Amino acid sequence: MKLSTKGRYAVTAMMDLAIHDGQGPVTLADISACQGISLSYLEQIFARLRRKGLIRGTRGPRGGYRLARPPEEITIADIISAVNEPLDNTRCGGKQNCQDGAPCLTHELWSELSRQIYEFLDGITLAEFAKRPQVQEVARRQDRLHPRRSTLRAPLEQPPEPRLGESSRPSA
Amino acid sequence: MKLSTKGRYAVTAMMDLAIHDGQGPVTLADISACQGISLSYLEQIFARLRRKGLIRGTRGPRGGYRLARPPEEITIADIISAVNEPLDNTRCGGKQNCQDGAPCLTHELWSELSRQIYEFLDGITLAEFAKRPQVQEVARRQDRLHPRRSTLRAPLEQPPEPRLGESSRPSA
DNA sequence: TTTAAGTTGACTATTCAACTCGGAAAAGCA
DNA sequence: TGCTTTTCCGAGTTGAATAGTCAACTTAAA
Repeated sequence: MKLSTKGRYAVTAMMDLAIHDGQGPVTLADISACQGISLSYLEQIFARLRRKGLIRGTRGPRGGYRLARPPEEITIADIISAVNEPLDNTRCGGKQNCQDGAPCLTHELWSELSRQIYEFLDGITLAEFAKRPQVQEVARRQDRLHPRRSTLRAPLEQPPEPRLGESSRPSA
Repeated sequence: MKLSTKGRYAVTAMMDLAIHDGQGPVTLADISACQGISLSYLEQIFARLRRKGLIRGTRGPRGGYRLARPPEEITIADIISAVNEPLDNTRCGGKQNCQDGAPCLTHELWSELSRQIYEFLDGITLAEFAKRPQVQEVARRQDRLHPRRSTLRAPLEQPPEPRLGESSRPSA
């Protein structure tokens, strides 16, 4: 469980998807503008997320990305371990050969810490986190500053006009 | 609370000091040989530990380093934050200006994670960790492989000068 | 058939962690 | 008085990882 900006970007972008879940695909261009992440870098990150089956992409006009599973079933740990190849804190990679083929003095400490971090991040799902008041507030502010293209409507504002292929959507 | 090999080395070296606590100063050369850490790198790390008041150095022959406080009063978090300049996981450094002067979507998540890690590492003292059976076993093996110079005696042979703030030691 | 998107891979700049080197200052010892 | 052992200090080196760019290609909707 390595912690880098790549992982942070991935989680932020996935949060964006989760917030707009059920409102049609979200383009990387939107996420880039809204979350302040370079578009090309996002492409790199989303390629990995796609390979791990966390998201589904739709090509062509009105395309974009959406979550491949309901946000209740995606944890933060899922996302981070999808974009970073598995690297842990023990530097021997779980093997106990940190020092001359034997575990080092502090081996136990680092593996416990790794477990601790993983369990924390694995205990938080996208859905759960998106519900928090602070997050909702940030999301509202972002929506004001960076309104999405017209396909994305709040379910209240424009209930009708179902696009083909997107018939009756589950109302969040 | 950044996690790097420098922090790991620091903790390992401090564990070495804790294990030989009360047996006279330990030289960096010994730690280097025993723990497999480059001597020059150790010097760099110990400079920081010293500046933060975690250890005291004695120069000259029969010199070396010893803990500045009893190992019950030094936590792992103390050590790691001594060697790494304070860098947290939020990339805005606690300030909530990750994005255009406002907190980013996932700000809350990263600060919570930082707190979580810190509390875990702050809940473990050198003394406590040194007592664990696995650690003791590694320590015994290391002592067999890398016997220390003759200045280091078992506490029975040479009851050394008591460190300030440490009266009669609890017998493990 | 045009065009808006995703997809891919190669490439690059910069930073940073990890480690080295050379020497100076202190302190014990003979 | 030197000699040795040790800590102390600052600057330099290196290699890898991070963060990001660029250009070309594919796919699919309009």
